[in-house]
Amino acid sequence: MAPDDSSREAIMSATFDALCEHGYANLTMQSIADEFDKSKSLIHYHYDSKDDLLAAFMDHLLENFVEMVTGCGGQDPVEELRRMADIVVVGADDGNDANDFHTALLGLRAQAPYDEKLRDQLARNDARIRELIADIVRDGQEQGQFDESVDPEEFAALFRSAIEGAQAHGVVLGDAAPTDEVMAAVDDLLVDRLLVGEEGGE
Amino acid sequence: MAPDDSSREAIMSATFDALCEHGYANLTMQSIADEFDKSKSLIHYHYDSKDDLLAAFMDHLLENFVEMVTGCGGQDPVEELRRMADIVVVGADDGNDANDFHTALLGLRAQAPYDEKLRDQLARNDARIRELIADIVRDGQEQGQFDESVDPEEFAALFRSAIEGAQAHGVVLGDAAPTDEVMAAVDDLLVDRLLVGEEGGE
DNA sequence: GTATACTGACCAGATAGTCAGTCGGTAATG
DNA sequence: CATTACCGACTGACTATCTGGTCAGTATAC
Repeated sequence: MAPDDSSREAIMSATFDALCEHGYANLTMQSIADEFDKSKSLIHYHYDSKDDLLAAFMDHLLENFVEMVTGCGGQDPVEELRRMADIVVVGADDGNDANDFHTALLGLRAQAPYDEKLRDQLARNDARIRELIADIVRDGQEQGQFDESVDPEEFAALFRSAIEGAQAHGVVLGDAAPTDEVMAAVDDLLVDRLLVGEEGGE
Repeated sequence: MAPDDSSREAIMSATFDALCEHGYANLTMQSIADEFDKSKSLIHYHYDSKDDLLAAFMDHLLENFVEMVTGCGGQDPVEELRRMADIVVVGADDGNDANDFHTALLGLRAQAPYDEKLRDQLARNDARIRELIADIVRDGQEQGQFDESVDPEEFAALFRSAIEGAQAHGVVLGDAAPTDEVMAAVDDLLVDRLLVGEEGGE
């Protein structure tokens, strides 16, 4: 909370922009500096090294991400699941930034196998989200809205794999991604049939 | 099929090893050369540029991948789906290389948003695999083994997102990944309940 | 004055790519 | 058979460029 926090925030934002534009593999200190109106030296003034900067950036990213997902305090379990899927796969109400955001996240994830700190952070985050999903399922079961024979943890693992896989798909394949089809399948097959127990016919 | 194909094959193998060891972001021509007993110059002799090499490597990778997945000519639709999920998520019978292979694939995928050629290739591959899944589902429906009200394309999109999401999870999170849980959920929820129509109780 | 935010010029190391030239084999020539 | 010419595979040394990082110095605020 020092008075120079505005610079640090600007650096985070510039890092985000540079990451979106060039990808993790081609991310340079210069490309980050080019994304804001200060110099490259200033980045080194605030952060000791590139690694240091990226660690800070990760904190920043994941903070935003968790906030985004947990921020939707819906009541109806079905709606909550749908909304979460929508946020993860299609992106929040941020508009077009969402895709860039997911792209940046994917670049970071791909780096995790070579970076233990990053891996731990992502693992913690993952566990948190699965718990969130499982809790929603349990809520729905207690309300008599969901099939009780579905294991909440199992469902959570599947649900999360599906929506994250779809997210990655959207980022990697762009327009060629079958996003609509996946979303329809999540709504129809995962939520309506498995949990609610409706028999959908044609 | 020129007589110098052994060198090109060796370069592909070295690229694979280097990619697994260093990740896409830290992949250099030297690190590739270090993985085999020839010189860095030879790589440039066979491939014009790093981009050229990586394009060729991609062809090579995806060829192997498709071969791996389509190679299992099972008959029973349920078994075919299970086997595909197993290959994609856990890895084939290659032993420990599978995880490295998936790691390399993820690194490549993360690069796709910045590389049109790569994106097209992955998109084609994706469409192929979804067709394969949908065909299996149709087979099962014709044999009266699967619920006919499930849309094959929709199911294929969901199934693929789920198993690819689980694969990415395994690579990114390592031991912390809930791989067993996802596999159980795929078997139980996606295949048994949705397609076969069994009501699994506790 | 002096502490903080900030900059441009600079440096050492790494990186992709080049180039002249070696080496082993093979085909043509006598 | 011996000699020559040639060719593709291959190499080590080199270069231009880029990258992370440093540092001396400027400007502004208190």
